[in-house]
Amino acid sequence: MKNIKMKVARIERDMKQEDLARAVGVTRQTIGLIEAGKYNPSLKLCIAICKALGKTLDELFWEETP
Amino acid sequence: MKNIKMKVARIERDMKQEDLARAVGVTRQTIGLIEAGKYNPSLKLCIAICKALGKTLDELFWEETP
DNA sequence: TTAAAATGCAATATATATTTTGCATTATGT
DNA sequence: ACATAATGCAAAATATATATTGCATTTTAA
Repeated sequence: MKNIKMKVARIERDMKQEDLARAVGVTRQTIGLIEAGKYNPSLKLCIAICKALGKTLDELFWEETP
Repeated sequence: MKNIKMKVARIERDMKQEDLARAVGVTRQTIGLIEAGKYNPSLKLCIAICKALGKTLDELFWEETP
């Protein structure tokens, strides 16, 4: 399932996929695949993304995978 | 870092590690290692654990890995 | 409408989460 | 104190997240 909330939060901060990737220490492709719902990211990465985007786990990742 | 919140939530529900493991479809060892802070679980598994324990991601996993 | 940037996509390689099995240690109840 | 259940621990095997590279396609801005 696509993670539209994460994409919206990223765009709200005017960040490109590559900006977010650099901010959290992964590749641009990893960010793209998470937004596309094709990856099942690790908790640590989820938390790093949340902090980079000023959101919490519940705000970005809850109910993502029911 | 040990996930004491997860362990407390499990014990509140009077579940053994093996009970929780079966409820979320992983091994007892996986649950033990997550509680011991030696694993970096996947988002899907975190969500499954939350639902099994009646908690949210923020309640069990936030600030776990700063 | 073009050029450049951003994103999508796919194959292979690598790192690491998870499984499996077995045994040691600790907790729990009687 | 004893028996049993629950948990810890460790090695090898497997599954899967992530990296890397390269190119196709879409968006964006001039």
